[in-house]
Formats: sequence, structure tokens, C-alpha cells
Amino acid sequence: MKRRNTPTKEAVLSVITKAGQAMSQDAIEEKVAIDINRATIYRVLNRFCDDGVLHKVLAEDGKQYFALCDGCDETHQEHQHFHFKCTVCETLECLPNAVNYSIPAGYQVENVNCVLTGVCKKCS
Amino acid sequence: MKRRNTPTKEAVLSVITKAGQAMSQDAIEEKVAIDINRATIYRVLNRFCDDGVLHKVLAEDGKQYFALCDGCDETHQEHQHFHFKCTVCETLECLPNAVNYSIPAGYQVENVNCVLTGVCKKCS
DNA sequence: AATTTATTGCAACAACATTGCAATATTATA
DNA sequence: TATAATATTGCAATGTTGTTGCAATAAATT
Ligand SMILES: [Mn+2]
Ligand SMILES: [Mn+2]
Ligand SMILES: [Zn+2]
Ligand SMILES: [Zn+2]
Repeated sequence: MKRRNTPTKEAVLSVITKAGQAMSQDAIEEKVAIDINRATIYRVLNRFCDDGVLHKVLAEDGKQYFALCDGCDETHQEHQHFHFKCTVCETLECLPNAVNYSIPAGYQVENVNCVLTGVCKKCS
Repeated sequence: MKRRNTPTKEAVLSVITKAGQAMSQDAIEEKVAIDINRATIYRVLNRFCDDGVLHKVLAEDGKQYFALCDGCDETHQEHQHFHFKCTVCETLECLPNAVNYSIPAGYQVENVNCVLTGVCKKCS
């Protein structure tokens, strides 16, 4: 499965990069310059996640948000940070704070999904 | 809206209590002794959440899990603890560890949803 | 026993995400 | 450059989870 470069991929990544925050499929479809099918957007996003370009966060509104990875390998281990979802402006941002947890012996953590929901500074 | 005691409510709460862990709607419907409509189960669960009997956790599988509250008030502030979702046995359990976070000034946190996903001790 | 109204079942709906398949476009190869 | 291989896309259908309107039922109160 060697990746190919397409206008769709570039447009999606460009929107997320310019936004400077995590975005959901519907927000991307709204902001992107060209018309892209909904299913295609999901496929592009999930491929970026597989490739370590984006990481996925599930927020309490039940939607998936996709954020740029900042120098991560395939394991996505370094994405164990908190996220903040604002209920007013509906944005989700990565916080710099790392998630510190300890689990009972014998448990293997493969993924971390930590979302704080509330009102962001701008909307306060 | 004064609550009424019904066999449905008792049956749902009994299943969760006996399980000793958080449960999703479909798991409850499967385990409960009597036949209860899907929508009714959700309504019962959400009412328990409103009353501070249960708290709701959104896992990475996109499902809502409902866990017993352990001496909490209506704010559910004391439910800021980690949860562990096993991808093998599909169970979700509350961990004793509290979630410690710090957010930038001006941010107001209203809810916390922290789920660690992986393989539990039993399934390792 | 009669009244009030919270609760329930049912079906429809809503929201979000995925999948099958044919058409298209990118990349590699000749 | 022309051809072949196949990754990508659009479209429609499907899947999954959760909610809602409404009439019927049942619990609590009088
Ligand atoms: Mn992030
Ligand atoms: Mn819990
Ligand atoms: Zn905001
Ligand atoms: Zn397990």
C-alpha cells in the first residue's frame, strides 16, 4: 500500500495545519477549498493516522477530532497528553500537559484518550 | 419529577452492581433478567446519572459506559478518575487513580473523560 | 377507588462513521 | 511517451449508537 499524493490529501492536511487545532470531519468539509466526499475525508484522515501524521481524539460530543502529530513515531506514545474541548466554540485543542497515570500490574495500555470539556479562555 | 420505583430500574441497577464494573446499554440488555426496551434502558441510565447514582464514561469504541458512583454529589467532581477499557473482554472499569491536570488560566473544566485502552490483567 | 403523572414500549429519527463497488487518477514500468 | 498496476475517490448503502414523540401503562397519592 504505497501512498500516493493527491489534491484531496493536501487540501485536508492544509486545512488542519492552518486551523492550528484538531478538527472533525464536518469542520474540515466546511473549511476545505475543494469539494471532497465525506467518506473520502474519513479515509484520508484515518490513513494519516496510520502513517503517524495525525492522531485521533474522541470527544464527549461523540465526534472524532484529528490533530497534527508533533514529532511522533508510529506508536503514538507521545500523544498521551490532555485535550480540551470547548462547548462554546466547539474546538478541540491539544494541551501540552502530559497524562500521568499508573495502572495496576498486569495491565497493558495501548491508547490514551483524555479530554477535558468546558469553556476555553476565548469564550469565557 | 419525583422518581418512582419500578422493576426496570431495579433490574438495571442490579445488573451493574453485580457486574462490579461499568456497563454499556447492549451489555445490560444482554445480562438483565427481564426484557427491557433499548430506549428505556438509556432513559433509566441517564436518570440514574442525573440523580448521582451512576456516572457516564465515553470509551474509544464510541459507546457510553455507566458505572456506579461511589459517594459522590451532583457535581460528579469526584469522578475525575481514570478508566480502563479492555479490548479483549470489552469491559470498562474505574481505576482508583485520580486524574491530575493543570490547564492554562482562563479555562473552565466542566467534565473529565479519561480512558486508557488496552488489555486487562485477566486477558493478558 | 379514583386521580395524577412518571415510566415504558414502540417506531421513527438523528448523528456519526464505515464499506462495497465501479470509476478515476497517480505512479511505476516498458 | 504509452501502457499497466493499483491506490484513491465518489456514491450510495449500510452499520452503530443514542435520542425523541406519542400513546399505553403503572406507580404513587389522595
Ligand atoms: Mn493531541
Ligand atoms: Mn468511573
Ligand atoms: Zn471556546
Ligand atoms: Zn480484559
